[in-house]
Amino acid sequence: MSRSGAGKPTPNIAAVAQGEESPQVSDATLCGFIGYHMKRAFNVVQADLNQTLKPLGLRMVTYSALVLIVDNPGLRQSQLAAALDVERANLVVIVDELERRDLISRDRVPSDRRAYALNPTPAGRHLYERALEAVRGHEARMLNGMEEETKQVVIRAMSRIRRGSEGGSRGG
Amino acid sequence: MSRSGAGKPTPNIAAVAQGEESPQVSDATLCGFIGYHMKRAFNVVQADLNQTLKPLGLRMVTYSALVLIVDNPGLRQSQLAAALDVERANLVVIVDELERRDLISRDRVPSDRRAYALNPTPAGRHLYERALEAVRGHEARMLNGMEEETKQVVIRAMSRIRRGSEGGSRGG
DNA sequence: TATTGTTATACTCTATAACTATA
DNA sequence: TATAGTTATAGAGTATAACAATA
Repeated sequence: MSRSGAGKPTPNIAAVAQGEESPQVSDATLCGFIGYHMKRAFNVVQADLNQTLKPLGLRMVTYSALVLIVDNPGLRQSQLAAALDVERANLVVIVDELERRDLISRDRVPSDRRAYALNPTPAGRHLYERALEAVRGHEARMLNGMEEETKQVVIRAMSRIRRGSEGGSRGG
Repeated sequence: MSRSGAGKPTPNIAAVAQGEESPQVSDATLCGFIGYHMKRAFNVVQADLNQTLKPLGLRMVTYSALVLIVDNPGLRQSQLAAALDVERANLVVIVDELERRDLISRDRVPSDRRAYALNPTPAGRHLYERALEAVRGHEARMLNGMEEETKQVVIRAMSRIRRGSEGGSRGG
């Protein structure tokens, strides 16, 4: 109740002093939470990454899948699903997409005829290289000369938050 | 081509040595990117936050909206949409949800009869307090005794990444 | 003519259940 | 019976176009 108790219906300080847009809203409370900053920052990163990958015909998840398949040739879909933290059911269309573009192949595993081994094609390996280069540029843009030590602190903090959800008292 | 070139179809080292699950997949390349760590960590934070808010009948976005309305009583929907970075169209159902639960009220603005001023009800203010307490607990769980200095470094880094998208050479 | 709130719609992402073929 | 891959589907989240009321 601190908004000048006169009778005149003050039309909101924020609404008055706007020259172009209207971001005169205080998010001070939310700024007290690290999760809020993580979300806002990640939104920016995600948007830029998707723009970066669009010319290559990749999305964030198809890019991640391609990288993991090149780095772990022969892995099975269920392993990839676990690594990407997506449901097996949802991984199917992702792998479909990569296979349709001849970036990877689904190869029957002789020892377990239920499973498919995922392997990159030469085209897949080539796109992998191009995508990595593009994403390196994206990261450089996002970090914009951030000190290496700061980066490492952030990575350690993120890893710690992620690991915290895995139970276990074994320190890393 | 480093997988023991014998004829025997080696069934993938990862697939062999699994005791319980199958996370024997290397994500070393992706780990070189800070964005990857941000995503993985934020997934954990988001999941835990939603679990934290569920008993209060709130989702991340309705919680954020409630906080901004309590902290900025009288703000208009378009301002809230801008602050939350969601489309006005999508904000409608969010505000509907809060209004239906009598946590906020939509009050006609006399000076601009197109707009609604959003104000918290006493119930809204009460839930705000309960939600903040719950989220403080959530953050403490996520950060698990992280040093204050580390937290500040992370927040500054996140802010910098977010701000980087706003153009401008004025350093902060 | 532009803006606020609104409706309708579509597209992506994600989560779940159930099916098939193998084990 | 359990598992790998698949299908279908439903629920969120998000983005766009168009409309009525008002400026």
